[in-house]
Amino acid sequence: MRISELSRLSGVPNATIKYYLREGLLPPGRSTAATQAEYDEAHLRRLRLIRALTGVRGLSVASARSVLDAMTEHRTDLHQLLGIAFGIRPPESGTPDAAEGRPPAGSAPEAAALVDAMGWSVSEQNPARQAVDETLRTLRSLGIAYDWETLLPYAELAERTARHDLDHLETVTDPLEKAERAVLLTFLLEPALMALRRLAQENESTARHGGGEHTQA
Amino acid sequence: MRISELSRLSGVPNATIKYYLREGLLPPGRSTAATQAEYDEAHLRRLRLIRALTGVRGLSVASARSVLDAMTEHRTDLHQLLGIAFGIRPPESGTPDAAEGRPPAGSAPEAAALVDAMGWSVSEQNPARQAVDETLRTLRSLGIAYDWETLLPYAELAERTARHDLDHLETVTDPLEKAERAVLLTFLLEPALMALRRLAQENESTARHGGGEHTQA
DNA sequence: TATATTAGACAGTACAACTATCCATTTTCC
DNA sequence: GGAAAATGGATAGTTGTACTGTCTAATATA
Repeated sequence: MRISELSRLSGVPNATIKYYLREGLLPPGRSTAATQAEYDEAHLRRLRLIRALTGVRGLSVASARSVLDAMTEHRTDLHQLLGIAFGIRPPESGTPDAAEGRPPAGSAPEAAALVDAMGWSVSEQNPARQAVDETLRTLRSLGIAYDWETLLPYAELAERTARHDLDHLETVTDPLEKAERAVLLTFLLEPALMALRRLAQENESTARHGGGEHTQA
Repeated sequence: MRISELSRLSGVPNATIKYYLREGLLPPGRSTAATQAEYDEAHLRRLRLIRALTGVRGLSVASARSVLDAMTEHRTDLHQLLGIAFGIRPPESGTPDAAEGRPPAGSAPEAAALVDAMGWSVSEQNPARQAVDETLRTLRSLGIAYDWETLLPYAELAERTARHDLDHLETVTDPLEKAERAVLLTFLLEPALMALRRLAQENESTARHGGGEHTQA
């Protein structure tokens, strides 16, 4: 198919597809002439993936590219793929450190303690460690006494969540598809999980403090 | 204190503080003269809050303002506050619908089924409902057969997470502080919870597929 | 009183994510 | 076979967000 059909099928404007091609998010089509290239199902799928990551999940185009790149390159090593994919976080920090001299593994003593307490086997390089420490630091700077022990019950729940995640992955055999699902479930499920938490919070709030007589905004 | 001291204590540039004042994220100081205003501890705290929400959590300045506004206005009604605060989601959709004619409550049949199955009491207006449905729709458009029943185990875990959240809130009595904590715990904990999930995923992945012989990126 | 600060207004910058225009080709349809 | 439409690739322009810098009149400070 040509670019217009790709655009029609995906709902993504022609110009935007070209932009993704330029940015390397979408691999170029097979050139058949100077002004002609062929795209296939894989391109369409990739395009949908891009829109899911940038739209629903809110990843930046640059982040989406890293994830997608890792996904296609390391489709053999799911474990490594997840390691790479997990490095993606919103705009915030993470990158500026690299320019300072502290390589990839910053110190995250609290996450380390937590990982240890849970008996988890997790790479020192996993950036999620820093995310945990940064959150704790921020909460404390705002006067909320949270430390890694406070997070233990949450870690327990995270462990069960991860088990469900991996359970689902086991139903897939094709390594190519498995890699893709790993990424999709990890990233795309995040907004849903947070949404579930909010729904549960409202329910719990209603249950504890009488929920009958309040105007809802 | 004057603006420079506020800047020094918070680490936020002078010009940026003025920007937040302009945007209404930070309430104006008490004017003592045409070119002089006094700021206090509350301003400093608010400023730290702003940076936490926009930095760690990655909220846009506009979203942070809604959250902060809701927090200060509805400090009496925690329940309502959470309802408002929960409406915040990354750039994506949510707002465009309003201009189309579909008011606040879009249809989210799957979330409704899930809420029902869990026996939860949740407002029809809670935007988290849409988030759930949107995620499910996206996953299915990518060929992953997920529906609300698949999310049930996650909902169960979300319920326990919410219980921990509310447990922590009960330790606070001052309604003003309670409102602030509700917001902080809901929003600022999100990155940490997702980070915990990723750590747990890596651990689970290592446990299932031998985790000895892989190079970590 | 000279020098530094300040509030407030406004213009300018940097970056991300598109969007539009051009042009030299192919295609396609008649 | 030839005119109209579409295409790939390059480049320029737009929009929105989050600042950052400059200016001015008015204090504050030494």
